[in-house]
Amino acid sequence: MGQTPAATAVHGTAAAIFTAAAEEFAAHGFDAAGVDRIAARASVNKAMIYYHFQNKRALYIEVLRDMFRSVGARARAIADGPGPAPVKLDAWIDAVIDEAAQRPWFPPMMLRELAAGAPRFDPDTFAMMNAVFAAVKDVIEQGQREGVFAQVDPLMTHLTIMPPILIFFARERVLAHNQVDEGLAAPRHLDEFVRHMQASARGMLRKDP
Amino acid sequence: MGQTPAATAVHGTAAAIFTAAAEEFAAHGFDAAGVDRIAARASVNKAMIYYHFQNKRALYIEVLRDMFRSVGARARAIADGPGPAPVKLDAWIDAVIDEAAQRPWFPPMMLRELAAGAPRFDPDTFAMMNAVFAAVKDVIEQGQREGVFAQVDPLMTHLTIMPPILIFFARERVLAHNQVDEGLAAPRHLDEFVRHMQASARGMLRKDP
DNA sequence: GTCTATAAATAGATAGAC
DNA sequence: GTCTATCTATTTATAGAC
Repeated sequence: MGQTPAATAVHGTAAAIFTAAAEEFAAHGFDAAGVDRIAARASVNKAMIYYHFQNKRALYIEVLRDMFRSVGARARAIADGPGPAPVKLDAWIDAVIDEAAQRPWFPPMMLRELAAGAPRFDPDTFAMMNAVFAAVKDVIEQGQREGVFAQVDPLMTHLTIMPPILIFFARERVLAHNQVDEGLAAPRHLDEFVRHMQASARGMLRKDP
Repeated sequence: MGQTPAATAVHGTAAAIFTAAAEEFAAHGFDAAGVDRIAARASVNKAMIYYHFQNKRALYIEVLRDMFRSVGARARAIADGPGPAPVKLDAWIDAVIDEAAQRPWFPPMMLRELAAGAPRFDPDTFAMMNAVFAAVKDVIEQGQREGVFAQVDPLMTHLTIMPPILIFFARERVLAHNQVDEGLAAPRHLDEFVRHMQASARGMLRKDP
């Protein structure tokens, strides 16, 4: 109960509910998500959801924590590992995009949650999210100590790097839902996007010419 | 009917509905927004909403278009006006942040809409949004022709500048809803944020050292 | 323009049989 | 663990009086 691990890799009823809920929450947001639809997506009876999870909200939080756990661990490992700060920053961006690509439901869910003011975040979940930023902060401050990064605000920088990543994945849904011939069109490969974000972050952190 | 102009400046029942709807949509998203709650916020009878607007969706679209109209006009004026590209880029960022600050409901609504894949955007609304990007593209390409900007992809660059602006305003809601002592804390003045985004954009567009 | 009343559908959650 | 049936509340939208 509430023990659902790394999502898709696990089998069983709870895992089926987890994945179905993730997709439903991503598609409709917490308030508009339907427990009936989650049950239908998972091909389980609705009562099973309340057997395996406390309620709709606990299920929702579990889906978000799965991402924070995974990204938090990789971010901490990168920050505490060896290497120059710019390389760590590249690795961090690569890791975040990689984890998000494995959880297509996460970017939409996170965007909606931020839009709502994160009213569903309990203190523990909040701490898991902040642990990710703490690792990035360590990397940026390392680079500043070593004199290779400009004296930017780590928080502002983090809040400038993360949103485009969330939007990038959400954009694929926009292109799927609409017939776009120009403007937002021109699909991109993931590798290309990783390099773009790495270059952008380096540009933001570069010392004045 | 559906004629609601620049929102807050106008008085009357339709304007009250417009503002109430904007706040309700921002707080709950389209699907979870309640027409009953919109009526209550506006202190009007629910039936009045269906008298002044076609339905919930038409009201929703009207709120979004109000922002696109305003930003689109300013972006086009900047792009077509005189001056070097870097100055135009600064002016554009200043304008977007200014317009968003005047419409606190817009960033949450836009984030939710993108998260959902923009399923409510009709072709005309889509065109209004693309007109904003078209102006930015003109500015970036001007800078590239004049040799002051790097050969970045205008679309990718646009999709890297806009999201942090949307998230910045949504973040104020996060801080309001939660007791945050560290991490996402440290509130910022709007001017400071404008300068941060201008510096970040210049960093992204700067030619290799 | 503004109201009451209501239709028709759907929501989250649970009780209790098996 | 899994099911059916159901309770209670709420949803968007409209009909029709004034």
